Amino acid sequence: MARLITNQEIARVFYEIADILDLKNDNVFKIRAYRRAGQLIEGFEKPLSQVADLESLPGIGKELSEKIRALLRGEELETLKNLRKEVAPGLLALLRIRGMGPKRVRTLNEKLGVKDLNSFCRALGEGEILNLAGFGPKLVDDLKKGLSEFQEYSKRTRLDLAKTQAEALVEYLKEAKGVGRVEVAGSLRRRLETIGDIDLLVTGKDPKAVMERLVNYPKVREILSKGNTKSSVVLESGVQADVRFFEPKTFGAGLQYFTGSKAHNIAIRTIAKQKGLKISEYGVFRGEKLIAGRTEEEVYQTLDLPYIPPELREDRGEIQAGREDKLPELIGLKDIRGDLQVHSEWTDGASPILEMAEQAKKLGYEYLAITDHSKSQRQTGGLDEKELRKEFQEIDRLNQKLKGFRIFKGVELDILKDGSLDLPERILKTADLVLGSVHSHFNLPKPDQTRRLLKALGSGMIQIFSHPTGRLIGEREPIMIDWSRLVPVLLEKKIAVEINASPHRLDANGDLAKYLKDQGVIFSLGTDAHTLGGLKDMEYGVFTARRGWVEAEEVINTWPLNKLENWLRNRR
DNA sequence: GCCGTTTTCGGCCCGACTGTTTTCAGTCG
Repeated sequence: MARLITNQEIARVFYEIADILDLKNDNVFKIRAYRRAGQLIEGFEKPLSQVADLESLPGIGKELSEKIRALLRGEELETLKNLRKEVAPGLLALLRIRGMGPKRVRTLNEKLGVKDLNSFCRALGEGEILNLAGFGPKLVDDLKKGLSEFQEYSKRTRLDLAKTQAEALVEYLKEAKGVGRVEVAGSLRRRLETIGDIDLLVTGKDPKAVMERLVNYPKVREILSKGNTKSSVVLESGVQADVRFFEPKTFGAGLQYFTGSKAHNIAIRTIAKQKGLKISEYGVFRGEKLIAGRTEEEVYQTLDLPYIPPELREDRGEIQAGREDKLPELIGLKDIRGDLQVHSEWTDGASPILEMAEQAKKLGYEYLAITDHSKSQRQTGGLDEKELRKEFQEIDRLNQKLKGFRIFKGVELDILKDGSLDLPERILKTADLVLGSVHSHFNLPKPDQTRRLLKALGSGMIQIFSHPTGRLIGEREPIMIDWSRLVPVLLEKKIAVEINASPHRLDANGDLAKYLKDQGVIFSLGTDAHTLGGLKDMEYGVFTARRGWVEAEEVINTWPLNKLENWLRNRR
């Protein structure tokens, strides 16, 4: 059977059509219609194959709905096929280069025969380009930079790296003369797992002082633009930071607008329009009159909506939920009472168990699970039955000494290729908790991978299914699982799914967590810490859980010690 | 290509910034 096309892929088709039309200098509104539809589809909460009346979607009319139906049937679009014949395929990549838009691409194509990255690179090196109207030495210089940037940094930045840099810059900007608030916006504020660039919003008395301070930031590698209300710089790390200044009375509107997501804002503006209001980054307007904008709460209020936490602003049902007063009460870092995935020097961790426990205590936790690897993880020094028994004895001894704190005897048990377990049941039954993990054979076909997991999770030995997809952000794709078949087992065996808080993993991610939550699955948050510092990664797990609409009660390590102990015991 | 209580044609978001200009075009978000 042909695989069903995803929303993501449909959106990509529309974006490509829009790009080509752009290069052809076609009607800008037609181009915008394709892009708008792409955005809507990308952020749509369910697969379009399940939408009966496509034309009821805003921005989808007769033409686009027909095209979507064709794509869903697995057909190739005639429109796109024909358009592709009209432009050199290499030209589309040039649009991704900073400083290059459709007009410049077209000019270089027509006048200098540029048709791809290589010929673009050559053209930049030749003097002829300077004879073209609108192309001066400074622009050519900028385009060269844009090109090398494109080649060097087409990757997005991991959340933790971006957050650290953004926070340092926020602190620095707060020292500017007359500055008021400095806030992070954009995908970083929504806690997306990777971010494109850092967006900061500033308010205060003196925009010039803020922008002046920004360009003097020691970690600025390059200044892309500098104005009174907006400046952009590239930091040493290669991440771009955009800083915008807003008057206090429109700061909330600016923050709302630049936090996004695009899909969320489109939905918000649609509601505003229905109410006869106009909403932009400069406020909510009735006619010419500014009626809200100082705070985000104010902006949402004019639309009869409660404040929507940034992590939910993806147009995945949060607006509807807000209207019905059904927004979740999202989990927070303060709800966490312990860490349920931690490694020690017994395997590949850097510190003794006691030090990890003391650090956890300092973080205000009541308990901690030591979950070292099982034996087939040889490169980590995974423990066999005998060694694990010794580790458990050590933990028993430590628990007798520690007051008001509990260390759980855990193990991160390998799920082998055929779904069997890496250690015998007799030792697993002496553990307080068992995490089940896939660390090998990531590329099994979906049916095999699903069968493997059904067997392992069906064994009744596993209480937490840890880093369930095995993905590493930017490095390894998730394993393929038929979740609809796994969910019944998770529910029947009362297995919690881990939201792994390591910023390299964030697994389950927000989307998967939301899906599982809706099916009634519960969660566990673990940092997978291998060092004392690693225990601090819990916040990333909380961010991810929030993106999954998860509430504190649905996470087992927000529970008090005795409740968690009961849950762990009653499952044996 | 979409849309409509100003409705089937004629609108559709636009402000900020830069570079190349001498009043503006192109890009970006």
